[in-house]
This record gives sequence, structure tokens and C-alpha cells, in this order.
Amino acid sequence: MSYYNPQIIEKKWQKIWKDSKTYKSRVELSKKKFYVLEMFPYPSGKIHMGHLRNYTIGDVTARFYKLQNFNVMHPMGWDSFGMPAENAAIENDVDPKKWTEKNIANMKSQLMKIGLSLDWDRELSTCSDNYYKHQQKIFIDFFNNNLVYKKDSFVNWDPVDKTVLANEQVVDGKGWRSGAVVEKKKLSQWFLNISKFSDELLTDLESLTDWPEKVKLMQSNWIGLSKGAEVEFKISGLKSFIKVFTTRPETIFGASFLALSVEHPFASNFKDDKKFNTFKDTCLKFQENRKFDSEKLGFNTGLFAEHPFLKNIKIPVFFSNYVLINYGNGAVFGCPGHDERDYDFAKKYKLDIKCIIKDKQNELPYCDSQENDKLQNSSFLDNLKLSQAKVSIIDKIVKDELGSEITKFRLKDWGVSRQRYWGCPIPIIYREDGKVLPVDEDQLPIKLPEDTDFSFSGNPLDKHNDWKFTVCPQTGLKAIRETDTLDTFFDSSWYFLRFCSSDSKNIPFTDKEINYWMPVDHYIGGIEHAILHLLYSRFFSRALRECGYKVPKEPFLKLITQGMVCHETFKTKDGKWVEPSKVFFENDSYWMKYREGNISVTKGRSEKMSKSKKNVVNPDSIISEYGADTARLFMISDSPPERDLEWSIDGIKATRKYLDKIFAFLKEKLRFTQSFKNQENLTNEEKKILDFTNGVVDSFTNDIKNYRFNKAVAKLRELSNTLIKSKVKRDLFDYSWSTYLRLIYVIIPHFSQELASLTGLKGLMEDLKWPTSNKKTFDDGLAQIVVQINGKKKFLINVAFGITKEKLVETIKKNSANDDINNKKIKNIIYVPNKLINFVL
RNA sequence: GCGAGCGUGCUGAAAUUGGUAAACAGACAGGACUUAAAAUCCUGCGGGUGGCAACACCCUUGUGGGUUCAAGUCCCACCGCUCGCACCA
Repeated sequence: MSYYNPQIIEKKWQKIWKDSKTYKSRVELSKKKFYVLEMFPYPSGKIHMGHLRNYTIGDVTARFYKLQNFNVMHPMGWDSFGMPAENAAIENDVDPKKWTEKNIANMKSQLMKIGLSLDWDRELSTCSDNYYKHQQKIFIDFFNNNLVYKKDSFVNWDPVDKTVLANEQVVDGKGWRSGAVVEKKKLSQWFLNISKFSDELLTDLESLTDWPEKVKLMQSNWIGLSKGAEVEFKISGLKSFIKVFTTRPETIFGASFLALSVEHPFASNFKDDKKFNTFKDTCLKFQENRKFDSEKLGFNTGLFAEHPFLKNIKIPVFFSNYVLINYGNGAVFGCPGHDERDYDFAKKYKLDIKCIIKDKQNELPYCDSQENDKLQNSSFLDNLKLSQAKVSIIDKIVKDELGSEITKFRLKDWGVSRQRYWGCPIPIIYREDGKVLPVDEDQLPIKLPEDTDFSFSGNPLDKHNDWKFTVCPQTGLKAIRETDTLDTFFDSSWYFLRFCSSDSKNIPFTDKEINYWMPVDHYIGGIEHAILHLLYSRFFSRALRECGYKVPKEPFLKLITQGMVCHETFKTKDGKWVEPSKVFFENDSYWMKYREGNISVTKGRSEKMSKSKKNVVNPDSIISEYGADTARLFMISDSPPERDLEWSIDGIKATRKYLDKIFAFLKEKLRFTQSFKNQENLTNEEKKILDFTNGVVDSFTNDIKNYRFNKAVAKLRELSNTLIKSKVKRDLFDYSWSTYLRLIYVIIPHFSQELASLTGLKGLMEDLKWPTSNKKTFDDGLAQIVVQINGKKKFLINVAFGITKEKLVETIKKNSANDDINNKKIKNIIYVPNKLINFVL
């Protein structure tokens, strides 16, 4: 009979924690704060393994720092606007709000069962007007500070979701959620002025010393700085100038054509040209579906541009598909000698290919230049090194007022308009006199209407006349509400601030609370948010500061990006995925039961759990069958957090077995204690056990601090293995096992608390704080030394600690069974004190 | 194409940052208990050679080279995998 019954004890302790508000957090100025945050979930209705892993990692952290005497805040909320709710409304005729609330209730009860040390009093939900009224205020602040603006623009239109996508939400030309091929559509959109902070967002990455390098690099690439110059080319016979951006202005004497994007403003000169319009359509299609190097297309305008420095040189002007409107100026000068793309283009259209770098005539296109390369055929730049030439050409460009030195960023402003119902309404009205005005703050929140018809395609708000038509309260003039809603990334860009003041009624958050709790000390979530969510949040902090809010520039001090939860996959011969639980192994191959017989299946690689690959395991059923503590312990013992975790039901079973064993053993034998006083008269074995226990306290503490949870667990298992086998006196037994329980508490709190309570602890483990080690209590005066010959380990020897090299060599020679040391000539002896000695023969 | 990271037993991994490779687990195999199975416990588990045996010796961190008394760890080249960006001017 198993003594260990997680179903009962987990419920019991969860109730006690809840009733006694154990995890409630308040500002306490006298205590050091610690803000632990896991990325809040979208309430899909069910938690998945990724959640379980994420929140377990966060919970171990939160409990650990709490016991280390920090004032810990560990909140949870819901990223609850977004398309699944609206899709449910369209498909199943349910109210998005009710649908969402039901999902939240469901997921919350699942989260409760994990036993997380969350402060539920701070719970927030982005779709509640209690949250989004503050968000609307923030939007208005942004509006009044020129951080948001409206512009007509071609947008990425997702024909399946019928909405606009941000550039970042387009992956390989397809919608990030729907997977549909994205189309271009012109709409008037709200944009956040994130590019205003490009420079800052980039350089401040350096200050994020506790972020993974990988994430910083991804952000840095995304912001995409390039330094160069803008140069103007005059079009012969016209008054027009074409401004060109280049990172290699020193190659300007190699220019033999101009290439413009078909979306460049200059194209308006050809808007009635049928041939051009056909060409433009072709180019846009090419650009949308590009995979690798597509063919370069050219449209010769018949016009020529004047070279800024060579008055008698005229170069042809083309439109081409290889020049993109959304980078630089949408126009380049072609330098085919030293740029592969320009080279391809020039070859195709038989344009001049000039070599302007010395001795490279036979290596064209010569693109990656060397430090010592010098220029030729370049007028006043001849014989200069490229780096020198760059400086002098920029000087000249500036002096002659032909252009300027300039830095460009890849980062574009963030389009936040969504033609959707289930999002935060944008608090703007369009008055009949043409004015675009923010809603008065005393009218906030602008709530979503609840009687909405979802039977049309497109945006339901746009069709909801009662809601849409309004009047301006100041003037009484008729007005129309903005019917677009905000991108949900807007919602998640400041929720961590709101957690600090979740009950603040009139303002989003208070200075006092922000000042105390922010920044988030440890932020834990998936690597998939490395760019978007984190970059937007960093932008929000800066934008809010411009509006007068006192928030830190960088919201997240330390970032932990957890890996995915993976599971094996199986496929039938005709390529259908098969649930791993249906597969069995027999006669050296894998089979699945199918009607009467078995069919053979092949094992694929382990992949991220996903419905489509049928390799999902539901954490809720694992928790009800094996217990939350088993699930928690398994989630962190196999792999370090940032790496992918391989799901294994055998691992779960074995973890449960281990807990069963320890529970039954300790329940009978342990008397819980916090101290061990009687240190005299210990046997050598007992001394070792005591030292080992203390050593584990240190290593475990360090491993948890460094997010090496798997090592922390290994060390604890080593301790329990040792303790089970050894016979030590009662006091020491109690002390070592109690220490074990106090450490493992942060991982499996119900288990540990229950055992401690059963064996004598009155009260909560929470109140005991973290165990301290007494460092090395005993010293047997010996050092174990590795004896090597030519760098290879031969044997170990125990000698007095601190022994000199000479004494050690003497001892080894006297006792050594290895003839080589005594007989062969020793060339050299390397001695690492108290550790290792190497005889070089 | 550019950038980053990784490569250790059958598997997940560890190795105090240049000093005993494989800690801790999982799978598997053998044994004990049992009429039997499950559960539980014990043992083995990188490869090779020799030995009845306890054991001894040798090899082993993707491949090849280098630095060093000493390399999984540092350097160079190659192979393979993963991720990010990609006609970015």
C-alpha cells in the first residue's frame, strides 16, 4: 500500500495556502523585493506542457527567493483578447466574452492544481474593461505626445483571418497564425512610433547583462542598424532628384545605373503607362513569393541621371524588383563591379561594369573588400584605402550639399490597427468636421458592445451602428468611432506594470508601487517572444516615460528563455501522424493496433508537442493521475530550463516511484528538525554525511540561483541515495533528511510540507527560511590526489592535506605499485597542490 | 548567402571553466521474493584485449590536425544538426 497520496495532500495544502494568503504580496519598503514573472498565457481553455514547464520553473524561482527572505511578487493574468475567441463566436455563435471567461475559469482551476505560489489577488485579464480603460488612457497619452499617428499604407492583409498583420507577424510571406498567403491592401492605419527609439533600443541592449546573448543578437538584427550616406542624383531634363541610400558611398564612381523600387514615389510619373503597371504587378508578385535568388527584372525608364561627381557621365534609370520600398530610400545606385545583385542586373541588361578596386579586374564582382584594398578609376579617391575613401567621399558629399551621412534602421513603425471585434477599442472619434480626436478621459472606458452580430465577414464593430455613430460631447457635432481595435501585443506590452498596482482605480499604476516592484527581476518565457513581445515592451517603457510616467527604461532585468517540450513522433507509411501512446514495439519495429491487425509505423524525430503531429500530452491528466509534485519534479530534473525537454511517461512513472519510496521511508522514520547540535562523538562515516549534507545545501543553492535545476535535483538524489544506505545516529539522520526536505520544498512543496508536518513540524515550511550550511564542518586532514603518468590517470592516493611536492613524490615512490615511477627516468613532475600530480616520463 | 549556437553511452544529461570523462536519471538485461504476474529490492550497463576469477592493461567526447606536463573544454580545417535573418543597398 502506498502511503503517498498526492491527490489528497496537494488539495489540502493548496487550500491552506489559499486560506492563509501565504503568497499575497505587499509593498514593504524595509524588505528587498523580488518580482518573478512568467509570460502570461492566452486563455485557450486548457493548459499545455509548455505552460506547466514555464510555471514550474517560475515557481521554483519564486519560492526559492521567498525563502531567501526576499519580498516576492509572483502574479498571474490572462492575455485574453485575440482571434480564437472571435473565431469561436463566428463558428459556434458564442459570445467571445463568455467564451473567454469560461476558458479562464477552466485554466485557472488547472493552474491551481499545480500548486503555484501565485498571488491571485493581482490577477488581471486584458479583455476586462478594468484593464483596457487604462490602456485607452495610455493610447491617448501616446496620441498627445506624437507617439501614435495615422497613415495610409499598404498593409499585410491576411485573407483568412481578414485582418492586418504587422511585418513581424508575417512569416515567409504567410500569416503567423493562419498560414495564409498574405496580400497587400491599402488602409488607413494607426502606427506607434517605435522607430523613434531605434537607436536607444539598440544601444541599451548592452545594459541587459542578464539577458541571453542570443536574444539580444536577435533584437539587434531586427532593429538592423546600417551606417552610410544619402546621395542625390539629378534626373536629366527633369527637375526631379532621386535620393539614394548606400552603405558604401566610396564605390560611387563605380555606379553605372540607378535602380528604383516599383513602389518608389518616382513611379507616379509612369502611373498611366500600361507596360509599367504590368511590370509593377509582376515585381510585387515576385517580391511576395521570393524564396532564394529570384530573377532580376528591369524596366528601363529611358531617363538618365547625372553622376554627382562626373558631370559628363549619365547613367540609365531603371525600376527593378530587387529594390525594396521598405528599406533605405527604395532606390539604389548600381555598382555592378562590387555588388552581386547589381552585377546580375548589369549583366542581364548589358550595362557598364566598372572595376574601381585595384587589381581586382579579374575577380568581379568583388564584394567583400580587404583592409588594404585601394581605389582606382575614382577621381579624387584614387589610391585611397576604402576606409579612408569613405571618410573623404562623405566629407565631399556634405560639403557639396549632395547629401548627408546617415544611419538607417530596418525597424519600422508598429502598425497596431486590427479590423477585429475582440480587442481593445481605440479611443478615437472622427468628427463630421474632419477632426480626429481622442475620446475625453472621463468617458473611458470605451467598452465593446455586447450585442454584436458575427454573421458577416469583416469587422463587426464597423457594422454596429449604435456603437459606431456618436456625437462629440464638446460640440454636439456628429462623429464616428474608430472601429479598429488594438493589436494584442499592445495589451501585453505593459501588463507587468499593471501587476504592480492591479487594484489602482483611476490610474494605470502608482509611482510608489512601480518604484518598489519594477523592474521585473526574473522574466521567464518562451524563446518565440525573443523579438516581438520583448521589443514592444522595451519600447513601451520608453514611450511611457515620454508621457511622464515614472517607469524604468528596461522592464526586465533577467530573462530566462525556456526550451520547448518535445515528444517522439510516429507516422504510418502513408504519412499520417500517430499518437505515441498507441504505438508499441515488437520484433525490432514499431506497430500500431488497427482494427484486427497491426500496421507498421515509423518513428520520426522528437518534435515540439503539437496537435498536428498528434504528440501532445495533456498535463492536467498527468497531474490528476500522478500528482502535481511528480509532474513538477519531472519537468525540471531532466534538462536545464533553456534547453528542449524530452517528455517521457517512463520518466513520470519513475519520478512518482521515487517520491513513493521517500515518502514511505520518511513517514516512518523521520523526526523533523531544523538543527543538529550534538556534533561530538561522530564516526568517520557520520562526519562525512554531515559534511555532505552541508555541501549539498551550498551546491543546491547555487544551482537554483543559476537555473541549473537538473543539477540541483541530481545532487539531492545523491543525498537521498546516500542517506538511505547509511546507518547514522538518530540526530544526524533527522537533521540531514530535514535539510533534504527543506531544499526540495521549492520544487515539490506539497510533498515536502506534508512530510515535515507528519514528522513534527508545526506550521509552514515557508516560515523556516532557507537552510544554511555550516560549510566544511569536519576535516579529516587528508587530501585525495590523482596520480598521473604522462597526463593519464593511474591511481589515487590519500595523503596529509598540504603535503609538499617532495614529500608526495617520496610517498608515491615508496608505496607505488607502478614500476615506471621508480624505474624510468622522470623528465618532469607537475604538482597541483592537494589535487593532482603528473609524472612526465 | 549572412549571423549565432550545438555535436559526450541505447536515451536525457553531468564534468568546479585546462586537471579522475560519463555524476544523477530513463530504457534495457540478469537475479531475489512469488504458483505466476505486478509492485518492491539487489546487480550490471561506452568499447576492446587478456584471465576460471578478483583483476590488469589499452582505447573512447562528430572527423582530422595543432597548442600544452595535461584537451570534452583552447586554436585551425572539415563534416553534420538546430535556430535567427535574408535581394537590407
